[in-house]
Formats: sequence, C-alpha cells, structure tokens
Amino acid sequence: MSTKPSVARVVLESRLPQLDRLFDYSIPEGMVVTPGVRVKVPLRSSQKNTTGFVVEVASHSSHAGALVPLGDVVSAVPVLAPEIWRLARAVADRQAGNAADILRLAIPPRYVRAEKLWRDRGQPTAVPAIEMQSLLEYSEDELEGLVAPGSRWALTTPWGVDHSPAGEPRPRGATVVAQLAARALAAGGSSVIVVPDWRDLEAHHQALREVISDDGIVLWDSDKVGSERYTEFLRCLSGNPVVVIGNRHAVYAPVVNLRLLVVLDDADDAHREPLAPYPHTRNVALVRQQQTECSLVFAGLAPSMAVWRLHSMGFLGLVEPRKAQRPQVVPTALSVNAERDLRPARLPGIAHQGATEALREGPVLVQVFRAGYSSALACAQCGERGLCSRCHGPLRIGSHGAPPSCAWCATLYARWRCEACNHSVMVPRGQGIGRTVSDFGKAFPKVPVIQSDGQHRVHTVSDSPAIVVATRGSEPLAVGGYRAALLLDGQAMLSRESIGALEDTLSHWEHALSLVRPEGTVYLTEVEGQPALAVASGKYGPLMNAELREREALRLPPSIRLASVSGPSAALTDIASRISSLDASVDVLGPVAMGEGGGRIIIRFPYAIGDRVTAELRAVHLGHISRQRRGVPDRVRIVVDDTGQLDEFAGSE
DNA sequence: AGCACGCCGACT
DNA sequence: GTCGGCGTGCTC
Repeated sequence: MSTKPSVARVVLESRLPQLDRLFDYSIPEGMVVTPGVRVKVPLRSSQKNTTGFVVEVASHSSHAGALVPLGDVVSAVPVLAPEIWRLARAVADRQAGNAADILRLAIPPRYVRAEKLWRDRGQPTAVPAIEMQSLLEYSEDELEGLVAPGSRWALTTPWGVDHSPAGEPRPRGATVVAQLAARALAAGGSSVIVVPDWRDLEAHHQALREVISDDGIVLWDSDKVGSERYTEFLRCLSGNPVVVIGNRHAVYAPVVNLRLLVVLDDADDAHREPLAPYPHTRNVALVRQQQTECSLVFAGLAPSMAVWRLHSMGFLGLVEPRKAQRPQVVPTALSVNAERDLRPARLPGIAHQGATEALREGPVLVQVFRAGYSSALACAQCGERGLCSRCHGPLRIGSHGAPPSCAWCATLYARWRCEACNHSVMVPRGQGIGRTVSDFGKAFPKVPVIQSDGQHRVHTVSDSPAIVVATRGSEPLAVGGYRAALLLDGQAMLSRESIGALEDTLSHWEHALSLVRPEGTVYLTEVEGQPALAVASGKYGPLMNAELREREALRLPPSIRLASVSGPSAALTDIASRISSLDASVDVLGPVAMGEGGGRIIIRFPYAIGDRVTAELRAVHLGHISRQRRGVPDRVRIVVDDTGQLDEFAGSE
C-alpha cells in the first residue's frame, strides 16, 4: 500500500447547507494537487461539475464508499490559505452558516490574465522601505504594546487633522494607524487594516504611503474592478509581509505572518456584512485574533458598546492619546435664551455669539442630523402635504433647482397648486438640511454657506470664513481646522429608536470635534444629562458603564447574543421550542407575523453557550430544508448577532 | 440545487 | 398489469 497522498479533501463552493462539509476525492495519477488550489469536482447527484478548494491532501479517506476522482485543477495558485480556511470554518459556525459563503467573501473571483501577469512578474525581492516616527500622543512603549503578538486593544485615536506633503488634509488617526503598521512591518509581520468606507480607505492609504513604500502596501478595495481586486489579493500570497488596507472583506486577507489586525470605527454600519451569513467585521476580527495570536486593535474616536463591554471585562486594554488635542465643549442646554432675533430658531445665544466670533477667522462647522435635503414637500402656507394629483404619491425634490416630482409615478410639477389653499410655494417638510442652510444664510448674511450631505458631499473646505452645514458623517475636512463647531441635532440623534443610537451619536460628535482646532470651541445644543457631561469632559466611561448595566438588565446586546430566525410560522414554533429547551438562559421573543404565513423570532442567548446555540440553529435549519415543500418560497433565514435586526423587529411590532 | 429512488391513482 | 405523480434523501 502506498503512503503517498492520493486523497484530496475538498470544500465545495456550494451555498447549500447540506454540502457544507469536506468531501474526499481520489487524486488521479500525475495530477499535481496542493492544499488551497481551486478544483473542479464531479458530484454524482447533480450531474453538473462544481468547483471547490482543496483543504488538505491525505493518504487515506475515512469515507466508506468508493472515491470519485478529482476533475481538474483550475489553477495552481493556492488561493485558500490554511489559516483562512480555519477562519472561514469558525466564522461560519459562529454565524450558523456555511463556510463556502465565507470563502465567497474572502476569495475574489479569478482573473486568468491578472494571474498570468502576477506569475510572470515573480516574487518581489526588495524589502519595502519603512519610516518609523514617534508620536506626540502615545509613548513608544504604548505603540510597541499595541503591536505585541496576542494583545488586544481599544485604541482611542487622536483628534485633529494632518496634512500630506501636497497639503491634503486627513484625520490624524490615519497617521497613528500607519505608524502601528510600520512597526509591525519592521518586526517582519503583516498588518490588516479594515476601515468602513472609501474615505477612510483613502486617508489611511495616503498615510501609509508616507511611511511605507508601495511594494509593502496592498489596497483591498471591493470597489475596484475584478481583475485589480484579484491582483491585489494575489499580492497578499506573495510570501512577503505586507500591509493590507481595505474595507470589510479585507479582514480575510491571506497575509503571511499576521502581526497586527486593526478595525477602524467598528460601530459603523459598513462593517455589517449584508451577505449571508452576515458576519460582522468585529466578530471576524475577534475570531481571527484568537486563532492567529496577532494583536487586535479596535481604533476610533469613541468606543462602540461592544468594544467597551470587552474592555470592561478586561478582554481589551484601553489606550488613549496622552496629549489631548481635544477642543473645549460647551453644552448650551442650560443657557436657553428667550429673545427672538435673526438667529436660527435652534441656536442658543451663546453658540450664536461663539460662531460669530469664530467666523471672523475661519470656517465654522454646523453638524445636523437629517440626511440630505428633506425630500418630502409641504405647502408653505398651510402645511398640507404635497401629493401627486394623479396617483396621490408623495412629491419630492430631487436635485437642486429641479422641479418637484412624484416619488411614485415621476410626474413633474413645474407649476404646483396646493389642493387645500391654492398656494403655489412648497417647502421641505420637517427639519431638513436645506432649512438649516437657509436659516444660517439669513442669520449670517455676509458669510458664505457651504452645504455637504450624502448626495453632494464636499471633501475639504479652505481656511477662509464660511459656515459649513453638514449632515453627520458628511463633514468636510477643513484645511486649517474649524474654528468652532455647532452640534445641532444631538437630542434627535440620541432619541432615535435604534439600539445603536448612543454609540453612533457619540462617534459622530467626536468626529466633528476631531475636525476642530484644539483651541476652538464646540457648542452642543439641546442635550442634557450624562451624554452632555460625557462629551463635555471627554470621559465616556461612566456613561458607557451605565448603558452597559442597563442593557444587561434588559437583556440587550452587547450584553447577550442575538439570533433572528424568519420563515414559515410552523418552522418558527418548532425552532423556538428546540432552541429554548437547550438551556434556561435562552429566551425567545415573538413570533411576529411578517407577510403571508411567515414571521420572525428573536433568540437571546449568553456568550457562554453561543457555540451550542449556533450549532443547534444549524441543525434545525438543515432539518427544515429537507422538510421544505416545493413551491413554498419563504425559506428559513437565520441572522446571528446583527443588531439591525433588533431595530427592524421593534419597528414591526 | 438537481436528480434518483420509491410507493400510490388513472390509463392503453 | 404499467406510466407517472412528486415526497424524501443523497451528493466523496
């Protein structure tokens, strides 16, 4: 009997939970098969060939039946690194989903041309140039500690704006992260930096390029065209340590010798994976850190609830900037003024005065909540809703200057008359950004007003006096830093019916603060109590601890884990009973009806029994697949640890 | 997903 | 007697 490897264990690229296990195939004589390569394999039942990845080669199979020979090797490039396979398996188990779905996120589609070019070019020989700098805000010990193998951190990034040699402004935090990556690379280790959106990607890429030469940087950008994505992916496999900077899928980058894993702004919605099995970057990163013993850094201006929980448990160390470049914050809620003058209705006197003074020297930021120009319209005279006379759909303003149109049937209304009072002027309903812009234009007639929102985002503003009205998240960077900022809609942001309202609000406040000069002043209107105290002092601990205690009492995340299951009602009752019989600490909310014969339940369970619950969920899911009747379209869908599901659940009740 | 296997009603 | 309905189960 020969002992040479003749069996390939393959994970199939199939979305079916029934096929989410390894299949053994015999390796035909003369075929060169290494772990990680993509292969074509026959599946007897579904006559068609599928593809898969070789996870390992062995000399014996534990499969009782005869082995079918492997089809073809698609490419000799081992695109599935053993480390990534382990990660995919663990993440899939955690999410009660299948590993192939994770691999779909982790391994970009193959481009033959890109692969040829990469192979012909060969391995880069030069070691990337690294420029390490010391930082004002953190000691050298702290920086080294942040990249120490096996360590885990919540890192508060500094406020303020840095500039590239070309004068491009960018958040100071990007400089700090770049220095961490430089230290990891100098120690011979790779870094993976996962950021929420393309703006952060650009800023961090820029900061990295200033300290690490391009051959040491991999840009993992899902917005790139496929061939470029594949090229960058292959560069991770080249055998040399690199720094990968990218958005959420970059967390799966198959780098060699991972030393540092950074997740920026983990509370940002962009870290929620919209594809099954919906793994959140934060959770993938936690699994990967556990498996590889790299250092893990959750970086941001304000901690998320989940990160704060891990910190308060002692699981994450906290590192904060030493030299606070944080501007002074004045909560104005206690100094409400009664006089009526030309100032915007929402703006207290002290903030108005501060803005007036600051505007003599430079730009002032006004942060508002509503996204975009309030799209719904109402009669300016009587307030009646603007509705389409044809189909009764809501009228909207699309772009600036364009006439109103119906959101349903797209009829244009160049000349509109209110049905109630025959008035001819419409205004946005509610407090849109357009309203704020016009209010400030009236209150400060000599100063230009710049508007930035989701649709029309302004990247940077100059150092000359201007009022910059921006929706939260769309604040332009000011070249010289803002002289002052007004945070207008804090109360509305805080009182949203969303579990993420607090952390989201804190992070947007801190972001606005970070764009203001250290000697500037930030005025926070309307907000009182603990949130106002926290942002004024910059000490979030008491507020976060209180919030955590409350969530523990209410059994809300992140103090417990969540799974939501939607599907046919019969399946839900079965799943609910099987899961809740697992342990007394599990409880089930619902079911809430959702459409024809279907509904949704929410399962709450403690972290300690997480593995058992997700494994059982998977087993129950499989059971319901085989019982599924044809023609019934609503399948069972399981979403694990997505707080957005809780918001939707609350909204549907 | 596909596809085969398998056990009950109306047909040459 | 058989052709074929689609419920159930398997895929190395």
